[in-house]
Amino acid sequence: MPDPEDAAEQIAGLLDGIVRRQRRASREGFGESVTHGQFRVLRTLHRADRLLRLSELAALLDIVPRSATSVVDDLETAGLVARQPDPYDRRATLVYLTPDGLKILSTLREKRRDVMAGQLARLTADEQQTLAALLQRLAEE
Amino acid sequence: MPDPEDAAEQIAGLLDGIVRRQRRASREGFGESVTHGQFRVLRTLHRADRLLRLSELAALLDIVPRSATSVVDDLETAGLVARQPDPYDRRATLVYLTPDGLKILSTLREKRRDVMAGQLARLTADEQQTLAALLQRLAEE
DNA sequence: GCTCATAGTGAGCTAACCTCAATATGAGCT
DNA sequence: AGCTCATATTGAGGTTAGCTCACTATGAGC
Repeated sequence: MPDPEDAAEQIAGLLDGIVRRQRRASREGFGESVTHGQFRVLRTLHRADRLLRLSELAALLDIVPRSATSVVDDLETAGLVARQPDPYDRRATLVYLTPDGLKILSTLREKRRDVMAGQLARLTADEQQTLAALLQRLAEE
Repeated sequence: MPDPEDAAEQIAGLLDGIVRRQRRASREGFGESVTHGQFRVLRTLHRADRLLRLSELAALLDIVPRSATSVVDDLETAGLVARQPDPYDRRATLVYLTPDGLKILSTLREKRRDVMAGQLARLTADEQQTLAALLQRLAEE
């Protein structure tokens, strides 16, 4: 192997590969129901636990507002989220989880856990903690 | 925040977010030159340090052969890789890095390092080691 | 009332995958 | 040699998850 990669490159490659596999696995696990992007919206709405403006949602998802519009469109068609006008600002729309959306979210969470279980089982609970803490720091702004 | 996520879900979310940001940053850093997918090909060819069949390349990249064909097409047009028939099997094509490809690869590696440097600087060298080791185990088949 | 900023969306693009079917070639058997 | 089956690559076409640019409606400051 020609000149060895440094730590940065190695870590970047590992992260990339792991996420790639997780994505594929959850795509298979989720099946027809919901895409990864849609799942992210459901999860974010649930975590926020309140009505979110489209632009807020986009910010939390770390995508541009226009992209959020599209995902929400699809979820709304599927009946998993709903829109309602913001009473304080008629330019804005608020988005929230419907009961159906909430229900689906929890089944998806289980599937996602299953997907990760295989990989994650290779680490002890302690190691998982360590990993989570390190990743947390990487993820900070 | 409603019912807390478990470790699996938390780790999955963190990984996803980190990779998302890295992707965007490298896209900006790479600019017009080369996409992330193309970079993966260059890196893989370099690591292999020998001519690879398209199907071998695809396996290393963890994508289907058809997808590898397309990335190689683009790289070949850009003059960064080249194809040549496999002398032992006329069905197969071998792919290799051109000198131009090699040159670009090393500048891209630097950019990628810069991209990661900001995030990774938050961890000590020891922590980076630990992280790399844990990820390595997650990434194993 | 004018001007400027902000919220959402229509139109249209790209990257990075995928599947399915076709073509060419190799390999094993009779 | 001829047949059948497998393997290597690629054409055609689709999906997901983004993106930009420009437009409309509304709010906010002077």
